Amino acid sequence: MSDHSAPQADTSDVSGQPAPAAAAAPAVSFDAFGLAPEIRKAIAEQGYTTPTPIQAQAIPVVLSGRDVMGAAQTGTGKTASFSLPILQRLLPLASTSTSPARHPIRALILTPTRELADQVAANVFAYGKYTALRSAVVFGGVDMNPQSEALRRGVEILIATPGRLLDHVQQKTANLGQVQMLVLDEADRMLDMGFLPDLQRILNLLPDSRQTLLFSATFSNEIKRLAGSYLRDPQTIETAVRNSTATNVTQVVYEVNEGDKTGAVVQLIRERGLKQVIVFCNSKIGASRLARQIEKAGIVAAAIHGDRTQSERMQALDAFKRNEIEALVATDVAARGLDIAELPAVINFDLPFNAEDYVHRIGRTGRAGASGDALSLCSPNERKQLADIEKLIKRPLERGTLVVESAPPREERDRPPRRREEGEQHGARRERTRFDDDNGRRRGPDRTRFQPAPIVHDDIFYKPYEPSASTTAPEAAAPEPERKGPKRQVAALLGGLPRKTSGN
DNA sequence: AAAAAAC
Repeated sequence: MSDHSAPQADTSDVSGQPAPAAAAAPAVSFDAFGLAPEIRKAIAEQGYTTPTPIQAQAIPVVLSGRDVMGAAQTGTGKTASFSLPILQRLLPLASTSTSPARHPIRALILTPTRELADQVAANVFAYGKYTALRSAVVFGGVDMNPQSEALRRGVEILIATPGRLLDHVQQKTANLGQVQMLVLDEADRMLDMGFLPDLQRILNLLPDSRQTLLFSATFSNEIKRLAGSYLRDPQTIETAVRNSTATNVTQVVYEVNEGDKTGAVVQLIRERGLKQVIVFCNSKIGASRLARQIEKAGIVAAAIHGDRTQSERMQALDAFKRNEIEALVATDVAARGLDIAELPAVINFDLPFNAEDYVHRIGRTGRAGASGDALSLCSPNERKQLADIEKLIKRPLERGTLVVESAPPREERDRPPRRREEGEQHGARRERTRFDDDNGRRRGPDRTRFQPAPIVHDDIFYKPYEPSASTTAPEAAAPEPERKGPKRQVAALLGGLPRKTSGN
């Protein structure tokens, strides 16, 4: 299916300063956990030898059967920290029998986004490949039938997003009555997204005698309340937060006018020769629009956000991982957890409203100890968000200056368009913008620092952006369900369960 | 203020 990357055995969550608690964690080998040979073989095959701090701390606790309250983000090796002990604990129950009754769901892993579910599943598959344990992943936006078929045959480990899981429960294709281990991955994100009612319904279907592992980037009051209700005497595990003090990620902010942002993104990508970059936008429409605009400027791009079909999302992500596109323009659907090997840079086209999302976004780069650049654009009306971010990470961001290469001299820039030579018209920065008047002159304040943005006519009403990549992905064969927001809301009004609750 | 997630 997808071309997944394994979690990185990185140590990059150790901050620039001496990390107080994590530094004390012994740098043991994976051999020290007493994992079964078939699991160790898979680990070795992935090339991992030394556990990360969260793995070193969490694996023994999970193996002991205790509940865990873990503070960690993906990229710290979190996925392996629960996947490996799950496999180990379930191994005695593995059966080569073909009877579905011999393969009840024993471990359930819930994630907030479909892509994250897919990625966690890829890791579980990889670590469990030499065991007789079966696993499957279910999430929305794709055909239910293959999922139902896998569930009917029986799986010990199920990775799921909450909505589709409940759907399977209603259809009686999933029975959660024998679940012994539950993982709530990115729990704070799930609460933010209004998943609390779904989580409660799922939790009520599980046996009381089970082990629960909750992973969250933050321990907010809501998270503590959730843990208080559903965890039993949890062991708290906190490793040094992979935060912005990590010295391997260079963070720069560029102050720009809103209308100059597109040109600035194009300029940053060209100037720094970025071959692979995620560009984060705050809105789905904005992401699609930006992808189209930078494509016009000659940058191979694709958009990924919740209004695109699942096959489009997968295709965009896979193409990006395969290095077939240079810029993945994303909403925060891609902010958490996604593991893209050696991603050199992220750009914040918009500053996130929630400062914590900034940390998640820039956490996509500089993974596995590699260096990375986090470049942010800040318009005058985003200064509050910038201040919030700097407050959260406890230091000011470096201010950068964008100097436009081959910036046209003023006389030339002011020349009417018809007098330009051919060829000069190519490239987005030579195009007329909504800030130019009919004589090709700019109006409004001086905006000499950046190239004018490409034309911003009302192209959001045009046909949705489609990547020119091949359509041979197997997922593309299946008809895609309509997933546009308004229709979903209408469906809810027409008797569907109201799924939206205030997350904050 | 916006994102995500079941048909």
